[in-house]
Amino acid sequence: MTASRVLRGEGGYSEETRVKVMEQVDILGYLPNRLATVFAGDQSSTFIGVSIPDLGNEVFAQVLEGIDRKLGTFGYQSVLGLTQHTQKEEENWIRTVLSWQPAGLILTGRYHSPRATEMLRNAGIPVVEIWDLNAAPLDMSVGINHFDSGFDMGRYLTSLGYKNLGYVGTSHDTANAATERLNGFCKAVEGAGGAVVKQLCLHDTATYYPGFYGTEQLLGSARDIECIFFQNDAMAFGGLQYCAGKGLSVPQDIGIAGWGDLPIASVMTQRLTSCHVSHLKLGQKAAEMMMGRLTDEPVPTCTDIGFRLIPGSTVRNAKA
Amino acid sequence: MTASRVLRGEGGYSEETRVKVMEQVDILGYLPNRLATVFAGDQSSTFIGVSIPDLGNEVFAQVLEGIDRKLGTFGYQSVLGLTQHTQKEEENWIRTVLSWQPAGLILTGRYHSPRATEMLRNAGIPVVEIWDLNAAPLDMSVGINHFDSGFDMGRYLTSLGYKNLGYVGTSHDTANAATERLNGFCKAVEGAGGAVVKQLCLHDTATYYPGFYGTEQLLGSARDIECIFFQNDAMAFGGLQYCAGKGLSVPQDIGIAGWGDLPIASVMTQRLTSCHVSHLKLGQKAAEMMMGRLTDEPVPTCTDIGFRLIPGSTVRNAKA
DNA sequence: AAGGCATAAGTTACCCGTAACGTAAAATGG
DNA sequence: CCATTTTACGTTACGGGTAACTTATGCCTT
Repeated sequence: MTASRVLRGEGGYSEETRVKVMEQVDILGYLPNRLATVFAGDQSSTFIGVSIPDLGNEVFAQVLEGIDRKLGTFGYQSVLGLTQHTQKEEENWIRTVLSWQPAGLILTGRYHSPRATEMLRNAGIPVVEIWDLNAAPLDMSVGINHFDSGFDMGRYLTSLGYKNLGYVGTSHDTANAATERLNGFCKAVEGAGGAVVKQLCLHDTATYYPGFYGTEQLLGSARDIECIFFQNDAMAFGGLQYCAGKGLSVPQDIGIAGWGDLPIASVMTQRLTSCHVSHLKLGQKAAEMMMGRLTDEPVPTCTDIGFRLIPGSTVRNAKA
Repeated sequence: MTASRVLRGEGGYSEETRVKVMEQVDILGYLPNRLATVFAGDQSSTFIGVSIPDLGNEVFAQVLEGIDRKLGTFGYQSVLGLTQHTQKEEENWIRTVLSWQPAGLILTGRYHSPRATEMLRNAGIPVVEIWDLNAAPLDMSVGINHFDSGFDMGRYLTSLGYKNLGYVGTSHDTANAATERLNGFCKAVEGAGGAVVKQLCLHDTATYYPGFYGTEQLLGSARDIECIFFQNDAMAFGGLQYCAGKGLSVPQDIGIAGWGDLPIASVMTQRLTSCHVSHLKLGQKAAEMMMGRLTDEPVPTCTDIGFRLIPGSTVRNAKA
């Protein structure tokens, strides 16, 4: 008991005793068992469960980095869960991670299985849903309005005179954010009298290759496409490479727009038209909201991190 | 106690009792507290601490993905630690994560602080050191020989006739792998009668921007450089963009070589000269070795995952 | 019907750190 | 110098799950 007091610096011991305890700590290489503390219910753990669809997507890697760095400054740890974009994986992971008594959970996306939702409610711990902005979150939410970002891109591209637009993306069970962007995009384009031809590479991950082959397929079936909006920048790069390989000049022969504004996009000589989202900041904000809740500070239930359209030079000039 | 038996399917209960227990589990939304099990020492946890320098580097994100996916198939979870390439951060993280009684640890790099090493030895749990191949690991190791990969690149580039070579990289306390590649590179180049001019962007992360500006600085101070070897592909892309912006043709005016073979490198029209390492496989192998040790299977202490030089088209042709 | 033996279910103790409470000695006060 | 307070340290109990052990019940055997 006295040793416990010394180790927690709680006071109520003499300097002489403190030294003796610390000596033994050194000799024994003693490390406290935090499991016992949490188990006894004296305090909550410093685990935060963090579910991320996949890390192959640079964007999510950055979100995770933002989360873990910020949590780290508070002495908290991320327990990772890669859900592969499926609710079933997410549900299983939630069940497992909850049995470890985490202090809170940060989940990507707003759609969860009914059982998952029930477990989350029963757990009685803070939950932050990130990525999709969610006006009615389980607990807290931080993200952007994907529909709006797709809409803005559609409005921008049609304002440049494009009428025949293409979309290249993948489709997962819960890739709802991308689907919402597509919906917003279509609404804007159709509202401006244009049309969108969609090319979905199902069961693929949203990276370079599907961008490359998706573009090939799209242009093979619809030759009059003037400009393509991709699910994300990685796919857009794949599309750019396809065009370069086929001798198609961008933006003279075809326009290319991505989404997410990867770091590499800003260093390329030809600036990729995209939509910037501060992924690192999103992650940090999620961690901050979590920590705010855990320290009983007032926390907004819903935070819009915002986005910014990047005109770039891979679509035709506004004056054209 | 009977409930415990039912939940573990241990046997020694009647069907009637089983049904009654499961009913109550449903009604109460009961989730077992795994903390208690581990705490009691009846079994070890299913946590594996995983330390990664940073996730901004796509390469490490892939390693982590490989680790977590594989661990997931065994019902284990990753507890993440981003060490920012510093031993001090790693040491602090190790101390914290050990207090949570993990089943094992996977650490990036072979150099740890003395205290960290001591804690790792005392912990008595499996440890896999990844990234650098380590013939004398604390416990187990999986990675590649970075010196050799740098050496091979140096030999390849000099075999093409390059004499005046440049290197652009960053330098962190523990970016030892990159330093070893550089050492191997220099040895090969100097052995072939060439010379290497180094440009280190200290205190920067090894991404596009430093690659861009590092190239600018290097070429500003040493105009006769024929070919530049970069710390990694991301920096090489930055260098490529610098060259494109300055009207320097690659490989006619200058050669560019990266390291790591990012996915995007293989879809570019101009194939980046690089060195391929299967990062996902590295992560999976690390997780497999960990699981093998935890299930008392015989596990090799040291696994070389290998690398493959990618000639690419950003350096002059062998016939030139 | 008594003895032997599965099977089902209950009881006790333990894991480790700490809250709550107890106690002895030293310090303080009038 | 005795009463009161403070300081330093000790004791007990608890948390949830489970190993090890005990008890109760029903079944079969001879």
